[in-house]
Amino acid sequence: MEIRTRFAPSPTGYLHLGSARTALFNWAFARHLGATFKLRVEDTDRERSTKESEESLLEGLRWLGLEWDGELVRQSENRARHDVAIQKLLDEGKAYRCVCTREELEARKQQSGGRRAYDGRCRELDLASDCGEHTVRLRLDEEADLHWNDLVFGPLGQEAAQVGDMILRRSDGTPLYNLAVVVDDIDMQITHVIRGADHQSNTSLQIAIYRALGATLPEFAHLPLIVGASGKKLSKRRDPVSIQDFREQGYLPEALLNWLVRLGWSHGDDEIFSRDEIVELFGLEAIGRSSAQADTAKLDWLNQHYLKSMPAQELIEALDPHLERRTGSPAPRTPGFEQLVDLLRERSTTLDEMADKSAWAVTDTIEYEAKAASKHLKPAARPVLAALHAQLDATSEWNTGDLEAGFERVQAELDGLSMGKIAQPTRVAITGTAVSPGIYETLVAVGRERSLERIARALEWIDRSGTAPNA
RNA sequence: GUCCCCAUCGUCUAGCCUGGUCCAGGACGGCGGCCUUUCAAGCCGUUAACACGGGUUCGAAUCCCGUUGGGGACGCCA
Repeated sequence: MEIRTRFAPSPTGYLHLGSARTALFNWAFARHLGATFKLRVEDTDRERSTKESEESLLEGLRWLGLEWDGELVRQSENRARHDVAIQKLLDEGKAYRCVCTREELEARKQQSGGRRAYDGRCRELDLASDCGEHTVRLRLDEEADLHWNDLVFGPLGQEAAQVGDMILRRSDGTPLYNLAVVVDDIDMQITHVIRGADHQSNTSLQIAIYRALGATLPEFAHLPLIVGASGKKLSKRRDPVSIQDFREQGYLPEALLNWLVRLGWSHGDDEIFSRDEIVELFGLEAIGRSSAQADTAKLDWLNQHYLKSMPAQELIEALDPHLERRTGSPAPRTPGFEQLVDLLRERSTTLDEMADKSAWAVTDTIEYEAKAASKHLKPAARPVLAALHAQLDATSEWNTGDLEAGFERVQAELDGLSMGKIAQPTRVAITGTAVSPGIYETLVAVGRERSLERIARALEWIDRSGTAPNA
């Protein structure tokens, strides 16, 4: 039989870390086997489902490169099939109508000490469709075998008595999740259901439905949950969970994928997995059984790793939106800027950070960082910058070699002043900050004219702000 | 409360099934050093774990039981 997996998110929010990993595992499992990976949006909760979140879900998946096969399926469109299934179960006596109200159910539950399984009051009443407002329940055989051999956890399952007769159809006539999922998975010929461990207890109920419908069981694989840095369940308040947010911060999809795939899965001592390697090596048997904390320190490291290995053109393109947000203009397509970006790769963990660090090369209006200016643009730096300006003004070539020679002449001129005393004030003059790539490269990145302008401007600034230079 | 699951360095994990090669390996992080005009990167070094208690065995991180801790599920939500 053709192997098929599916990712079945409900469109009630953004694509979330846990869902993204579930999607990734389904995708990787399918691609590894050359099998089919389907996407089904579980939009039957009309209250909470929105078109916008469906869109952002798809966008997140596409951005991560988790392409699904064939048309997207919306669960709401399968309503007729759900109704047919319920009717069939009713006709065959495998389901029955129940007129117990929520209030009655609640009251009886209290009395019996919180036991959740339905007590079966309407089970043998044989109610017809004219019985008034009613739900439809599955008639579960007490002897039914509700266990399965989980591909990750091994033997799992609950006793039928604990499960009880679950509701398949609400009193308003709409089908419930567990019924809809099973019917859809059967219709879509899903052979491997790979999902979060939070669905583990649903599995027994779903197995009961598969049996009642006379369908073959798929394989089940439950993935240990991802927990936040606090060790607790991922929370929107405490933890970064939205894939969209990671994207906006400038994380690369490759890094996110690599990070996510290692949360619960491993391949010996290997850490770096390209998309292709994930497909090549992924397998359910190497998934662990304990939950994993999402620690972004490792993501940062991975992101820089991918930043470093990205082709320059691609990187600059990816940088555009971040730079635009920061400075109002996209990355200049100049050799100087390209070189700068190359130097910045190893000093940035995200694209956003890279945009921040290269902004001085893009804008014409740099501002001095207060701390940097007060430390390096002191009156004592005036003669240094003045000498440097004179030296560089006389340099027609603007490359690192000639610039270095210029700096050395200034050094000689000023009695062997340490390089730091020259480079730091210059750095602040050029970038506004005390941190940047090598000073010659920095000067090259902004170019001759702008460099001289900025040094002159720093000189003015010192004159204006400092007390009279006393050197 | 009931049911279920899990348990190796701070974190992700290898090892566990098929006990000895493990005074437990890798990676991230941390710390220290080298390099150095700043910040990084790089390189070198270092830190730190088999939750606890009982078994079984010549021998247990590995098998069994219990305890503790953590997590999940208990909806006419998905």
